Amino acid sequence: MAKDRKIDVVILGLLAHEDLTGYDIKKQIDGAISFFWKGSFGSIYPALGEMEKQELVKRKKSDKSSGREKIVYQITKDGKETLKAWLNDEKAINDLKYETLLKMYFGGIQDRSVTIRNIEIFEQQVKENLEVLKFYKGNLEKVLDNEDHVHYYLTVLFGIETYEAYLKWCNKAKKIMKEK
Amino acid sequence: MAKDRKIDVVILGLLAHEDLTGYDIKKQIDGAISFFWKGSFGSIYPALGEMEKQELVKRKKSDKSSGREKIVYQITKDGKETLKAWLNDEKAINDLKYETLLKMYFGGIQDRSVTIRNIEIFEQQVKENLEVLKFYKGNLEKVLDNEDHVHYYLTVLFGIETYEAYLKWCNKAKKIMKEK
DNA sequence: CGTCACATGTAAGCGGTTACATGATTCC
DNA sequence: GGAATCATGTAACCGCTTACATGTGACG
Repeated sequence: MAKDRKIDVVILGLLAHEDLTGYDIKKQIDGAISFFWKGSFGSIYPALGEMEKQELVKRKKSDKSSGREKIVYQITKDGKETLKAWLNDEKAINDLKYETLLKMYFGGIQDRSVTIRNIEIFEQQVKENLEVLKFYKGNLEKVLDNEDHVHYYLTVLFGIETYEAYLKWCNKAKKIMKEK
Repeated sequence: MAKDRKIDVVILGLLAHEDLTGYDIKKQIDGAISFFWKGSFGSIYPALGEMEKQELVKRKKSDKSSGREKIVYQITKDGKETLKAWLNDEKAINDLKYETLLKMYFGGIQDRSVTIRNIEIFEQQVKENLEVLKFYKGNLEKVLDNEDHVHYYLTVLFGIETYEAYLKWCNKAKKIMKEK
């Protein structure tokens, strides 16, 4: 597994829960995971190919029930060990790149109305995302008997907690910009 | 300016406040900005070179008071306009990549103690960062008469608000992991 | 006198996205 | 029959980091 390529571990993590095709993996990443990680076909398929060679994943004998080609992947014992080793590794890179904050930081050369506008755009996005997360939360609460779901739940709670903090900040920031 | 290269706008933003060398720019980025954006010498120097060609920045006549080579850059009128156009552009990509959340999401295959450990590591980092941000906050509050500083202040408030939310989440998450 | 901070720059490589190419299947 | 979705894969390109190369100035 490539040293700093995390898509491998995302795929491994998803396959640890259930067998999936590359296409399925992409859909999963575009769901709840997309709030803290992203991935495209252009990275998923090559990664699957490489991990197959390394025997971290393997193809399930394709069920020919439907005629269309469809490669279902399964995690191997080695794959599970790789995943566990990563989970046990204390190093975790948490990286935030917020263009909105850049626009706050450098907003001083413009009229304050521009910054207020940028806060409002951000606020709108956050509100929409918060709705989605609350929907996920409601769904997960029905199935918390499953250990994996409890873990998914943690990330959803994280999202809600931070997005609510964002909203609080939006109000504070707008207030400051409207002062004086 | 390259379409999706944001380092240009970071440099422009910093130069709008004061004239700086490439080295100075790097130091600034490693300060308060590092909480929401990063940049290395390997991207700063080439960007400065290209932007000089495009006349978004220019070299200040080097003061030869000290013998060592030192290129101080200044923003041009075109540079300021580019910066303003970007501030007025409603599109803003806000991207979060948290390996810690990935470890939460996929933590189900391991003992809960592993997830708790990962939460604690995260919590420790957040606490340290929060200290730094509070220090920045204290410093900025003394100089809020400057419009740029008010804008810097907004980003520091954002950091504090979200990091405090992270800490709240850490407690919740640890509690859930210790249940049952 | 050695080490650290200052200072500028280049080259290789990496992880990733975007766009393209291709084709089957499902559903209205 | 046409559109949307399912499904896999490749190639070009991009922004960026890491590591390297080089040298000066300040300080204990």
